[in-house]
Amino acid sequence: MDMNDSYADIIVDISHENLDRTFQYRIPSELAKSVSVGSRVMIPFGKSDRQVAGFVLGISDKPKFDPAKTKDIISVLADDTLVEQKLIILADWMRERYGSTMNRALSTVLPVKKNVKTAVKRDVVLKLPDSEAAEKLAVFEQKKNVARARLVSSLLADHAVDYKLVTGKLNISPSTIKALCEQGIIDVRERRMYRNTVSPSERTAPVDLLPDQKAVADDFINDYRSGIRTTYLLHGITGSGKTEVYMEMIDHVIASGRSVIVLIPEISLTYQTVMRFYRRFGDRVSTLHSRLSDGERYDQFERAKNHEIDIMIGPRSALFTPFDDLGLIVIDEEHESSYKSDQMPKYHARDVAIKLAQIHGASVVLGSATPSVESYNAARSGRYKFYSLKKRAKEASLPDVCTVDMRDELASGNRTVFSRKLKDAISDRIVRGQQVMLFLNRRGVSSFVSCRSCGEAVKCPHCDVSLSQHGRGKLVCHYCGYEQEEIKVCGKCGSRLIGPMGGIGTEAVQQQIKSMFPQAVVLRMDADTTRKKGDYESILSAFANREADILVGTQMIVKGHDFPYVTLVGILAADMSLYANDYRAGERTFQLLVQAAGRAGRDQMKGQVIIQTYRPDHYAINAALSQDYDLFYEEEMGYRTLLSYPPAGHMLAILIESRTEKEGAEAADALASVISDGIITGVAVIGPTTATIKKIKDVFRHMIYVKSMETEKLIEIKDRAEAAALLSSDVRISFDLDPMGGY
DNA sequence: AGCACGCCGACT
DNA sequence: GTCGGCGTGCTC
Repeated sequence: MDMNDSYADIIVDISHENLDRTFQYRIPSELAKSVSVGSRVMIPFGKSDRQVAGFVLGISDKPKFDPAKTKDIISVLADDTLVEQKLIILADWMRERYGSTMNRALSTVLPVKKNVKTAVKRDVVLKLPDSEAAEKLAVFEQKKNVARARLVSSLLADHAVDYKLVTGKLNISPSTIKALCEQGIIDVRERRMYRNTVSPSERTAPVDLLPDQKAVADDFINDYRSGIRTTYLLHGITGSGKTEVYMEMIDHVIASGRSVIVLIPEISLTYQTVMRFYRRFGDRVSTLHSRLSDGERYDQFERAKNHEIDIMIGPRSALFTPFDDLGLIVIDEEHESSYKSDQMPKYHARDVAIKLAQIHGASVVLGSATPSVESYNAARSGRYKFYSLKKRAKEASLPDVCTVDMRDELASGNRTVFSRKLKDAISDRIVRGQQVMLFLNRRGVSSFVSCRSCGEAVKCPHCDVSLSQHGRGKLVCHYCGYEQEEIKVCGKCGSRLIGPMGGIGTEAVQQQIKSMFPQAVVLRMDADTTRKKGDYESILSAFANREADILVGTQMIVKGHDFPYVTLVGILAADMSLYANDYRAGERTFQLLVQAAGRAGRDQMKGQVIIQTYRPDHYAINAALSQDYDLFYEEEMGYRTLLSYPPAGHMLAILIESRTEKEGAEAADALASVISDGIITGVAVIGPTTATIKKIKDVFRHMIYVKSMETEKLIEIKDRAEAAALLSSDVRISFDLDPMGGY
């Protein structure tokens, strides 16, 4: 307790709301040298001084707590803290910006921590045969041991129950579990899973860049060499060879002795993409993907930490690769919505990458054929440096794009989903032995089933959405996976006039194509046909090998492979995504159409794109027709400016979830008044309202939207809401800054 | 998360 | 009375 004592603010490595704060510990003088921000340490915790791991988040020489009660740090676990320190700074920034607990932010950023504890899934299982367990149950019931009886009876019904479920939903305290364990009635078991990574192959020399590709790479390299670190936006049309440019930049950065992270959307993280990098950079490259087990992921991170690799390729989570000398972060297809996390903290990889680069003194290169409005705006305003590639690399010309007004088709008696023009074009390609891609943004057979007498649609019992009809009349909920058999009679009015309505899905398109062109081989790719692991790859490679003439699919067919024999792309209902009620609907539609069009005629043969729509005059469709990004941007930015949507202004979406509708509504009201109370100027609160989808998986959803020109003010609002939260244990709130989709 | 403490019902 | 299970609160 002398004046020279120093103290560490430590967050305990136990993921629990009540423990989401720092505890102050004394640093014993013999550890003074090895304890720093980012250190992992062992500390005595709780009344029994059990030893737990913790992270040092801060160091000071002033006690904030009664020094007499302050305990000492026991030991330092690892002293490789340089990387962790940077990542902790990043986690703290994420917590502040996106709103989440520090524990959660830390575990998204430091997966090491996840490995230590939460990686293992625990199950509670019955150790005795059913008959004996039933006897025990009878004894407990007779003795009125309600908790024990509750646990044993649910174990008799369901042999293995998740540990979290036992302590949560069944409300069994750990002491009860422990007691039953000691009596040999139950057991706590741990689960695990494993999987493999790709192995490297022989290397190839870099290809020569085309003049405009080279100009971009050279300019970047020049900047880098003269110490300029900034964010770049590379706008390159499909087929302009962006990847070659990235590789040239990467080559220079790793030659200068620093590391590189390359982010790509999970969906385009195919074997082919990864192999291109392996062939160029050999075994100095590693990849991450969602199928990797925690152990394997940890190994890849260890390799990065030990400087065994220079380049990490992966989806948004690859951002947290523990390189301590990052020089460059590349984000390919930067407009992709998969860069936004849908879990707390709901961070955007683009923003986090820029922050991380700032911490490291690194640069960021964003690349896309259809940049996000945000990034393009930043480039226009000079915050990002702008590059553009306007030519296709392989001498391929741009496809012919046209629209077909489906209202005219209807007027002239064509009730199918195929316009006459598209139908003719398809049969032409089949005759010539060329391939066709048909794109429709809807799974299933029809969108929903409704009653023609009373108008009632058949809904999911767990979610506030209509069920979609799939093959043989089966009704499926696309939110929770609920399935039920076909309905013959309306549940509300009893009418038999009930049937499919409102357009068709991919499955129905496939059937109709088959009956229209019996000689054609038709493949379908959507969430239903890509359930298993290799499905996605095998469908795409079958199509690439010309084993089929036509590929019907949802937006997942738009990315990934090159199909040199595809000369026709048909977009069946271009405007469907325009009806989504969020402010990005126009942007998404434009991006989708341009990306889809980019699939046509990637080699020598001229491509054709037919866009079917009911709104040929809509600016997003018009701009896609002329493949004119600037035209789209001007219109879109005008609309966003008018309504102060991002990037013209900023927006915070607050989601309030509760199992009971009333509690959720009350919490939302209370929260709205807390936020509006003594309102900060320049902030507009909208709501509360029920979310567009009022209920998902039996959880009710309410929304509050807050708009402001300044992000800082929204963060202030978020802090207030956080402080006021936890009105009822059943109510959960989450924040989303500048949301990507609707709620 | 996991431990101790204190309350409350059941039984010698 | 006391014994033991169960929920609650706290952890530097």
